[in-house]
Amino acid sequence: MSISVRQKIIPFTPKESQAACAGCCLHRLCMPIALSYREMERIDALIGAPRRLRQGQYLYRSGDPFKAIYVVRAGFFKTCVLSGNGHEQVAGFQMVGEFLGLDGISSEAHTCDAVALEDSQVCSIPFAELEVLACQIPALQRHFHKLMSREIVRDQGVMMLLGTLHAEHRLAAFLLNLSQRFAARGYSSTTFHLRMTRDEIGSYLGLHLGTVSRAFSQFQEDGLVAVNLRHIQLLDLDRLRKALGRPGPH
Amino acid sequence: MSISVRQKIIPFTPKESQAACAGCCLHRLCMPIALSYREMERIDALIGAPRRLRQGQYLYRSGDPFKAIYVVRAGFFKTCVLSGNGHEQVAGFQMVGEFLGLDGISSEAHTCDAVALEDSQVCSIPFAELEVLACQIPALQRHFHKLMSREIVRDQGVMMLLGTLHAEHRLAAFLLNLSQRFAARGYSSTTFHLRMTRDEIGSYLGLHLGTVSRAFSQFQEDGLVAVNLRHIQLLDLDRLRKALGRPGPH
DNA sequence: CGGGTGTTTGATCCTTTTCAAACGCGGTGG
DNA sequence: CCACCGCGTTTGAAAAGGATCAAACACCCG
Repeated sequence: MSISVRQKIIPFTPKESQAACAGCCLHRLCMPIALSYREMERIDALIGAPRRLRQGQYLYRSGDPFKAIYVVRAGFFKTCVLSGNGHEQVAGFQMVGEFLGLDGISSEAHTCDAVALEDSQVCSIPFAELEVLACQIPALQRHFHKLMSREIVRDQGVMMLLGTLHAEHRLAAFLLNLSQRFAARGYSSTTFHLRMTRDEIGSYLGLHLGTVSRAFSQFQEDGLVAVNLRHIQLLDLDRLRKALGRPGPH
Repeated sequence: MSISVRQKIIPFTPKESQAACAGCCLHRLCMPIALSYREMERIDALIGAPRRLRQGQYLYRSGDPFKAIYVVRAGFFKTCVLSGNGHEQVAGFQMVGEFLGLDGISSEAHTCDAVALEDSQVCSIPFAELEVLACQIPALQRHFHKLMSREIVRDQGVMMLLGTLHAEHRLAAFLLNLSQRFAARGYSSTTFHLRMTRDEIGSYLGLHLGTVSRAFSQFQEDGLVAVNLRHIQLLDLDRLRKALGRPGPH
């Protein structure tokens, strides 16, 4: 069956010709639900040609009117919220198959910036039309709700991390999370390339970039990881996981 | 018109007889959308009698199967996530008109605990039926999506707070947030009673309870607030707001 | 080869945690 | 009504963890 082929875990390198979901090998990431071919066609009809962004380009900015949600088709993104006092914090990193823009639904304007950290592509899903279609395809509606809920759960995890963990534990959690997400996309879970700067990691983890760098050095000294700038090799996943089960402040 | 009466801002003390949404003065908080009487009746049909919880009682626990979402009808709740290492953190406080349980949609099991901090009542909304109804009442669907999105935005705000602010700024942000939410419910924005302990505030803000207590004392010394245990009076909202515009780490 | 950017590392300072003790409010039982 | 007890709160002194500032370094790109 073609479905089992689609679900085989292989790295994704979508071809140009596969703009439509029906033929896009990514749909097990962004739309992992059983749909009839007719239903899939209707979803395809929503989604135009993928939009390309160069590294550093903004997909949207805080305050932009909200029209669509996006799926990362290729590349890597960060989202940043800006606080009242001008400070900005990285709210998350999005990789292939993950969604962007869900924050904009509530006020019909985006509440954060989305920036490509490498040359990327996104599929746009016009939201008004998605809502209409969701009414007609229950599985799609259900999937969309789970998606939003997953985002809420993810944020709870980050709050937990920021509220209770020490610097090294935060970094360990971050690395393990990346590892797992890379693995789910068919990439190595132990060797990967960071797309973000130390500063961006620090911002995401609520740490100064110097602290992030020191934590990396410490891990390296302990034989947990091999670090060379943005090249990361996790040498001992188990011990890294155990590093999380430790105290924390409070 | 009865609508304008409903929308007048007055403290809420729902009567027993007002279990149904159509007659419940809370619906401008939980369901602030224009619906025909017929539509409202269909929503009413979803929602049974409110469930009562005594102080300290759990509405649901992490791991419980997800069946329904809830609206606080009276009282005050906290939600807590437990980390892998057994530590727990308060993820949020919910007051009248606010929703609980949205985290459970993604995995069909709750991912946090919800505890009543005082004697409370909630309306249960069976989720499967809500999804069906949402397909048939576009305004309801739209409202529900905004609700989930608002939760995501709220969480982003907390992440920002935890990642970038100093102890006193976190507490100021917390107090101003409570102030605003009380005001929206017709209560005083400057004088209120905290339903949670210092420990719970600290857990929510990523601080030790001692730090919270010290920050309160400092605010009091500066004439920003008058604190007597859980009785809080905000003496200078403007200066408190300005306290937020300050540095922060990083 | 040179400049810009991102990273590492050191020394110091500051914030917050930790541990501990005292306090005060609210409840219970004498 | 008062004494007592438990829990939550306040406060102090010491310690730890990170931030800050600054300098040196390494990589990438033109």
